[in-house]
Amino acid sequence: MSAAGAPLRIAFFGTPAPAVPSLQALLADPEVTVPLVVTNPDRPSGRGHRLAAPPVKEAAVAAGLRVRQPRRPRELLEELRDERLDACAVVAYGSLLPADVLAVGGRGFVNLHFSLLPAWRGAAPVSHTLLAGERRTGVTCFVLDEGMDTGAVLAREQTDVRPGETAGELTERLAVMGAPALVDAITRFARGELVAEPQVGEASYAPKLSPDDARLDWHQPAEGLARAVRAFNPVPGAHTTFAGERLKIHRARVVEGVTGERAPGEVVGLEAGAPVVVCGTGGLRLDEVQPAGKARMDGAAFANGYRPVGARLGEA
RNA sequence: CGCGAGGUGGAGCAGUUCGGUAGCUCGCCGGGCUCAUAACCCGGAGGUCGCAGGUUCAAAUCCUGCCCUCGCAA
Repeated sequence: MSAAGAPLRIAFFGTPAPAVPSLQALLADPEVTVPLVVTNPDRPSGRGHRLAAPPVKEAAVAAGLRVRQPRRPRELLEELRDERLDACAVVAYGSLLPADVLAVGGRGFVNLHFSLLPAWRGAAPVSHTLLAGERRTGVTCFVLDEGMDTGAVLAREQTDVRPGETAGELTERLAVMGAPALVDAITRFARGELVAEPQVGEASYAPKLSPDDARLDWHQPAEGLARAVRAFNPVPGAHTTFAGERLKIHRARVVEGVTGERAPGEVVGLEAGAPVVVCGTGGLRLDEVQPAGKARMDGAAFANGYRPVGARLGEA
């Protein structure tokens, strides 16, 4: 299946961990060579100003690849042109690529996106998929244009959302699932064997989520809150307050038999040792939580040490 | 030098302000009770109180240094 003699020259653009499987899949393909990896600059991160390298940089350095970390992609215009690329692969790069950059990527920039476009265009497709309670999702390979995830589609792959699956788990699954799909799509596209088709259907949007969005409103129905807990796991983490301190909720499930007459947010008792919270409708059992300054712990351990029964969450 | 919380039997916490007998809710082991239970009763094991040094008749508690974990912010 080796059409031309020389391998395809494909630059890789990506930054966080979910981009790594795609990079490695490209490297594993004997018909592809990756002369350049572009990733976001190291940034101060975590406690105390430590400079952290993006996961894609770590992987690229480990593979002995040339890495560029421009403040703005445009700074690489000349370099990209000089590489005489066949195509570029983009997975969660983290910065918008302007038209003049898109023009120097060979046949085009192929993006792997973690939703079934045109659903959930934007920065946080997986979290929005879970928040919306969708049962089917997948990945889409498409050719970047100047819009936000509006380009023509090369390939897509679908999967069911698993019961109880968190955003972190689903993201990793899509990253692994999408990697071979991307390699297949971009290599065929670069050879002119695959034609992109315009997106069809109604678009929806998945803007970046902030910690504020992850604060639980106990007046909401338990089902929605359970979805939110999954959608915000592991980051930024669904949270409420307990005794004036932040309480993150990593895992929770809807429980039956919790009826009205109680104030939303009140911890009415324990089930299997874990705290049960009254919601707008129904109840939520907190299976894994994390008080501010502490390591995460299961709900029963929290109940043992903190005695939350009778307290009202989300106040103060 | 970004702000902050914490390290106490296997888990989660209290005790530290004001030095003086290791406490609570669980778990574990053994026994009892019940048709039955993540129920109840009785008994038991398990801790150099993160590490090192200092003060003191006496340190989980006060002083100094170090190690580790985590929340916020970016």
